[in-house]
Amino acid sequence: MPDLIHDGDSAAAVSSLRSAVMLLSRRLKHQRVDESLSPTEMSVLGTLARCGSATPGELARKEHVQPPSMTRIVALLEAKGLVRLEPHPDDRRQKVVSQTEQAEAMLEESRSKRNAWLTALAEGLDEDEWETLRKAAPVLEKLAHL
Amino acid sequence: MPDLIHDGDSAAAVSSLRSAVMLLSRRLKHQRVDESLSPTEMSVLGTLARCGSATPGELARKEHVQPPSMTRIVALLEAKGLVRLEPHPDDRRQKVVSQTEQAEAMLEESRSKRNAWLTALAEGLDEDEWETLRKAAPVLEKLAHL
DNA sequence: GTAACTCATTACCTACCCTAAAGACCATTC
DNA sequence: GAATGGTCTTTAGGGTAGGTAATGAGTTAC
Repeated sequence: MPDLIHDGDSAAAVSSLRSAVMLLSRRLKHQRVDESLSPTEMSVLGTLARCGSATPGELARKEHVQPPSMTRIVALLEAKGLVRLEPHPDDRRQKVVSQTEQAEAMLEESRSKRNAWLTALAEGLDEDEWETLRKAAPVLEKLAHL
Repeated sequence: MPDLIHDGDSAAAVSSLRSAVMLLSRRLKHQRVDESLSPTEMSVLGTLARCGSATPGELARKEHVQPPSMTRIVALLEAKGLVRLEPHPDDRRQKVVSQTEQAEAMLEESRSKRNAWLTALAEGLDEDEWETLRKAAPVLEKLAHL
């Protein structure tokens, strides 16, 4: 494979990627779909929607967060009725977290709000640029989970 | 223009983009190129490198941060000798922030450290995926600044 | 010359994540 | 079959990065 990493293009790209991601994340924090839900909480709900259910430890690993943080997040989600906690069938140390019907409804609603935000930003990008982003989204996701 | 925004592909893409950006930003926070410099501080130095110099207010707008936050960031950078503060020539309320030679040297050094991080992650992506990211980086940056 | 506005700053507060350590529970080994 | 080591969750405490509200200095418009 060619030296993708040490050429100037890639160095510039990673630098640009880094600052863009940090800046976008700061803006996304304020652009919440639900006032009372932090970005990480949203992300956990998304993971649960994909995986069905998981233990707090699994969730912590998937979200690259420490276990104590996940404990707090799950507790908050439970208090809001978006998540259910059940004892693990095989191991009484663990718990099983799964989303409630209420969470599913909320995720659906959030999708339309996200689109509204996206529409506002869409005016600044042309079709080619959107195409690039659509292709990049899954790669970014993969990168984030590496 | 076709309805890029409301089709299912774009909805899925923005959802994926959102969670990837949030997750990556959490990881980047810990993956510092310099132990003593926060991502936002790095970003401000990058902006200064591009723009030459700016007032705190201008920097706050560019970084999408509130003025008081930028005051604190600039103060930290000044304490580290990476930034210089001078009175504004025309307006005595404002100040002019510019980077020192030390900052330039640090940015150069940070580039090689970033490459080390990149190398570690590179193993998980193939050449096509990197190509996609290289193309997407400037678009993401544009999006972030919209 | 004074009233309204702007820029930077100060003081305080909140949100989110971390580390360290404890508590409960397995699993292996003697 | 107790004990010891390991794993999962939780509790306690701390730190950092950001925000809002209010202040002070300086400018602009009337």
